Amino acid sequence: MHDVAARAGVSHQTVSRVLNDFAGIRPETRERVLAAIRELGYRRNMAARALATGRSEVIGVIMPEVPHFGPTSTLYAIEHAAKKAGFKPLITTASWDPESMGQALDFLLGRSVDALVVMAQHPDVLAAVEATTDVPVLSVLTGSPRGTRAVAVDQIAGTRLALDHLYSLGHRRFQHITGIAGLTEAQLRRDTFLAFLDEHGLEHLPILEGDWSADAGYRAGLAVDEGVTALFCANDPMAMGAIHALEERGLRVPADVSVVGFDDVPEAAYAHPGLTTVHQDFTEVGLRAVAMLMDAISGREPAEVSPVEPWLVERQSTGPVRA
Amino acid sequence: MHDVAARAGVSHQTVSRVLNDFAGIRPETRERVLAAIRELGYRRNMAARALATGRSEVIGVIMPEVPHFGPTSTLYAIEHAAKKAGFKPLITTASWDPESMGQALDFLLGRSVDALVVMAQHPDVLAAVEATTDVPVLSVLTGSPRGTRAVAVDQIAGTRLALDHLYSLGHRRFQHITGIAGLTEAQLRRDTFLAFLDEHGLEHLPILEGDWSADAGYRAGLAVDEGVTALFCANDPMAMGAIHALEERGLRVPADVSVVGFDDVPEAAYAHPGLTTVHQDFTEVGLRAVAMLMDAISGREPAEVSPVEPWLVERQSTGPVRA
DNA sequence: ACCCGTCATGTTGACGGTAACATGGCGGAG
DNA sequence: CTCCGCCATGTTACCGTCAACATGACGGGT
Repeated sequence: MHDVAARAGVSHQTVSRVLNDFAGIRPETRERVLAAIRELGYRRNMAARALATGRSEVIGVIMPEVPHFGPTSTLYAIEHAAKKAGFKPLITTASWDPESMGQALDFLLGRSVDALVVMAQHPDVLAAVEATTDVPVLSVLTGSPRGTRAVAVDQIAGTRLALDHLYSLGHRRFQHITGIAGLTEAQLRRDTFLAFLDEHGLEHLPILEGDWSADAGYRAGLAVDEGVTALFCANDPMAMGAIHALEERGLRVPADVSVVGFDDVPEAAYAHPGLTTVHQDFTEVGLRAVAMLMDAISGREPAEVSPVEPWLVERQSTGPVRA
Repeated sequence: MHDVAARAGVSHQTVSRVLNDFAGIRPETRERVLAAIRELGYRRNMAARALATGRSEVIGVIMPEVPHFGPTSTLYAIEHAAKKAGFKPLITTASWDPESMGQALDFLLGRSVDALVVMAQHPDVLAAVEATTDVPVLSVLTGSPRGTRAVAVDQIAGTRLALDHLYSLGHRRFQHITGIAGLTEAQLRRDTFLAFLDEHGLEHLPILEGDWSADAGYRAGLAVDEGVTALFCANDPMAMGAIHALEERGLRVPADVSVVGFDDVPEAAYAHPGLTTVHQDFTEVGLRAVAMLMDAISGREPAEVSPVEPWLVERQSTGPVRA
């Protein structure tokens, strides 16, 4: 910056002012400075800037350690939305145990990130994070805002869309393949499933424990009970795995068993049969998340949070229960 | 840090030495400093550290703008490998036009990243990037090392695995659905496909242009020529879309048409029929990429590059050509 | 007893910006 | 004509850390 100033015949402070779009710079001076910057290929050092201002234009993102569709899509959505605001994500992964989370936090906060996005797959983490720092913290993918700053797709509504759809097709024997036990979204889908059964006085068959993977879905599909006609899977890959297993067992989808997934991954439309699923709009999640963070960073009170509404996509994997 | 020093009754420099694991600190002093750090919840400011040292322990990653399986998997692999070395990825997306790439570079280099990973989907970008900076630059997902620092799965070998497999099953009428035109990997798969046809004296049917998406695969599947028995798709989602389309047209897979994908996404095993595909080991790509960067950052001459070898996963979507 | 090297630690000055305050020139009002 | 105030720009200090050099205590060789 010193060199630029010398070349333009001004002080380094004037260069700084030009760079920061300060008012009250003579156009001619600004031109000279800009020319010098161009000629020298100067790029301002954000470390110094961050040191002086305490802001970094970086958003820390704590992701789960496994690249599933939801977190990944959300990350991309956040990246795109943040980019427009001049921010970039600094990514780190962490599981939800305190040590891993602590390391992630140390790293990100040490870099003076301006805000934090936590893909809070576990209910406890958010409070822990908020206690550690005073930068704005936003939780994403929790399934329910719960008072704190959060953006999420409404998991309860999504689950009910799936189950109501199956119920209205006449199904009465339901089974559920869960996501990873303990993760917020998996828990919400499971709880809602159980509540739904009770509300309609339906029989509780064993819960099939999954882990989001197509492999787990396949194994669970092999274990689906006789007589089940409606299978609600906590995500699409597990649904695909389960359908594969059911067909290996000679059960046809949807003639014998109707299957619903969750997420609406791009391949769902071309699964065989086309997968009925609950669409989650992660792009919208990313947009709202960044909007809230920008508000928080600039000290504005963030607008009211409302969960992102999912919708049901009906395809060929569900049909009326056999007469 | 000043406060820590005061509390421990030492100078700030001693604190710095403890933090940086300097030799020649009396154990008792070190203990006192560490205690003070703990009590004050002190965290060292990386902006200042970066300013003073010129290093940031951050690796800049330039990703393509669309979250496809390959780049995403590689990102996760890099994140995990880099974490072990104490580095984290700073992500930005860019298309391959010079302006977008320039902005991404300005951002990352301004943050004094210690190294750069470019998911160089286009052959020109790497040279452009390298000309801009003197931090180590590594290109990933190019398909071919081409002399510069690069880590990639061998696309030519992978494509040949797929085509040899089909050929050995007796297929002689091939068609290909491409990835996004111009991207390195798509181009390499396409070029290799065309070369393969020529080597075996096979007829050139129209190339079906895709864009990696299952949707494009579906549309291309509708356009597959009559009499084609072997369809090579540039990735798995397109293969799934294409199979869906073929079956809608009354063509059975693999009885009428054998289909091979590329990537081996987790769902491929549970597609219907199970998708024969070329497995790419992105974890290995990430590991090698980080290993090379760590070498380059610490000034060691990086070890010899060798492309990561893909392998063929045979499932049910391919079979012998009908008699 | 003296000198000198070594070890543990302290002191000072960058690193590259920004913020707050200081300065000088210029135009308009009295 | 003089004074004041504002506008454009310059000066100085500081952000938190590391690197280089400075210091002082201690101990061993002569």
